Amino acid sequence: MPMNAPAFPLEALAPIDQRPDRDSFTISDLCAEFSVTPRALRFYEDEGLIGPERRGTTRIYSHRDRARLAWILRGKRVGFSLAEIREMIDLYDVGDGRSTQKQFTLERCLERIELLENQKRDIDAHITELQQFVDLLKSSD
Amino acid sequence: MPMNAPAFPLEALAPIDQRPDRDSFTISDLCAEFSVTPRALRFYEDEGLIGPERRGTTRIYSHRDRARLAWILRGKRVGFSLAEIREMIDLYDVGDGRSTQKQFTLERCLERIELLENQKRDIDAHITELQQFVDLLKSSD
DNA sequence: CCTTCCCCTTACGTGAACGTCAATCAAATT
DNA sequence: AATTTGATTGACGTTCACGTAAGGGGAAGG
Repeated sequence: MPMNAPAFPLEALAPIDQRPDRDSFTISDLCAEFSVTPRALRFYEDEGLIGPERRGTTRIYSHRDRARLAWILRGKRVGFSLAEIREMIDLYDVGDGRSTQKQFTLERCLERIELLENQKRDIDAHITELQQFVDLLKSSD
Repeated sequence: MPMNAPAFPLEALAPIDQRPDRDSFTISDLCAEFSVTPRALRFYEDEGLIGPERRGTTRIYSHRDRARLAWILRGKRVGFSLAEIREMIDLYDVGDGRSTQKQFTLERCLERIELLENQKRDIDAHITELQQFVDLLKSSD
């Protein structure tokens, strides 16, 4: 479980609003910013999704940890389980040069993309149906 | 819980591939078609999401039930809980003319639509990031 | 010094969404 | 007539994603 120095750091891919004003965050910082509980963050850590440093026993979250968290939460919002999210994160961390590994990673990524595009279609269908119903409600006045 | 004769029947809104060849379905028909277990369908019934007729004790699913099931499963795929899905289904069933009710329903629908569009944005972001990663993998050969 | 925060860990509890027997029944097949 | 097939209803088990005490450490303020 290579939690340190990912080959393709997430913040390079997920340039969510940078915050150069600070360069580390406490657990309650991130909890406030992303509206999650400390319990949740510690749970994600237990599950191997984040690995913040420690000053003594206290967790210190870097910008990369913050970007990783953003990724995790968005993954959740689009319906992935934590296990699936970890799997996807791990994909980013395998850039070790082994080309068979790379091939495997690539295929999994393409699978994911297709899955997400199916979801988009589902969502679009859902939206248009709701929209039609809304129109029907409005027209029946 | 008005399970019968919805004001705005779902099959009018969800014209999933019609099947005029049959006009009722058994539980295992639908299980096979939608890849769910009987247990799941009975659970949905316990939760008030579907209400098929009975021939004796055996469940008989109509086209409307089938369309309703398709709606439920798609709702699940886009991340809604069964409780939320039931809530949405109930919205379709309140076309009783009370205009305050209608107003409420309309607002909830618009909320749902916005929520779904946010999800679409999340998915798009997810896709572009994965795509960038894929490109990066491909280019590093 | 004592209290107030904020952090930590360990551990058990919980709600959602089913899975998994177990026992039963009715219709269809051999 | 006996068996197989597919349906039913409980009732209990399970996994996921945390919630909720319960107990404790360390630093800052009155």
